[in-house]
Amino acid sequence: MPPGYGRGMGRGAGRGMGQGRRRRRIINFLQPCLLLLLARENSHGYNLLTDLESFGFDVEILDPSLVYRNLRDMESLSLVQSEWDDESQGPQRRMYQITPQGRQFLQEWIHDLERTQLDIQKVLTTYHNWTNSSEKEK
Amino acid sequence: MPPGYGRGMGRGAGRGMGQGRRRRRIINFLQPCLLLLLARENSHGYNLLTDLESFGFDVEILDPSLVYRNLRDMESLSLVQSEWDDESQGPQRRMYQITPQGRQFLQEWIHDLERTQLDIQKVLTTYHNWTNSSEKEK
DNA sequence: ACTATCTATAGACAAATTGTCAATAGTTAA
DNA sequence: TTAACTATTGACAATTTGTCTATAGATAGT
Repeated sequence: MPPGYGRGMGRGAGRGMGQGRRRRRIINFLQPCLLLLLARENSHGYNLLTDLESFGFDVEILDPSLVYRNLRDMESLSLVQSEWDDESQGPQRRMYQITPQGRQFLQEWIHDLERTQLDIQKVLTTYHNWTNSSEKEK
Repeated sequence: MPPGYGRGMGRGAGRGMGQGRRRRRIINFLQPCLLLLLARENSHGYNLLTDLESFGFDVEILDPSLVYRNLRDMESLSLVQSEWDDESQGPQRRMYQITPQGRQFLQEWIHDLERTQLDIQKVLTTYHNWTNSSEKEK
């Protein structure tokens, strides 16, 4: 997974990189991933946190508060619903459930991702055309 | 291109969407695209602005100040260099040129994009597996 | 001469997103 | 009772974006 840079590159950061700060992921992924996981089965934050590993998140690094925050934010958008789960031992869990709107939104997000893939593809092939192979000069 | 939402979806925005604001692009694309264009040939902001169309940007909507700002930011990171071009008529142009560091950075960015594509692919296939086809219940 | 339009760049500020840290709490095992 | 794991929340700083405004030379039209 991309995050975690700070390589060679003049330290004269303008915008876009306070010194020492990790470069952020190039793509906003958290919410669609959470929604996708919830589309499959109800779950709670702590559990989702670990499930995110399957989408390439480094759970060691990902701050749990990001997951919880995104869940709450999605709830305020009515993409998910939650309630306290009393039937479990340990500290109380807030169980999340995707809503119909959430499913619909997920679908739109999937379309976005498909479009995004095409856009990325365009850049990648352009790069390889201009860099590689035969011609060096126009 | 994705931006421009504001569809059906409870207006109770939590975080992530002030009412009325356009949803932003799901992916940060501007800088790599600019760098890629400059990897091919020197150019100036106004020209780059229109060239971005080939990567799917809607030039009608894209605010020029974003392009100029990103160029300046990349310059402060030494990814590009610039100087005023006197040999052109009309208002002065700042001609940009990619630096060796810029080329190296672009290469890393390309790797990022390739990884990102894989990540997106993972989500997309997961989505289609869980949604489509045969099994509905686990 | 005046005005609109196109080329060109820059600055400021508000809004949104992300990163980081600390606080709180129940449970279990040493 | 202390450490470690499960679980969630809140606050705040840093960063990134979006938007609007200002400035200015050149050109074409009236």
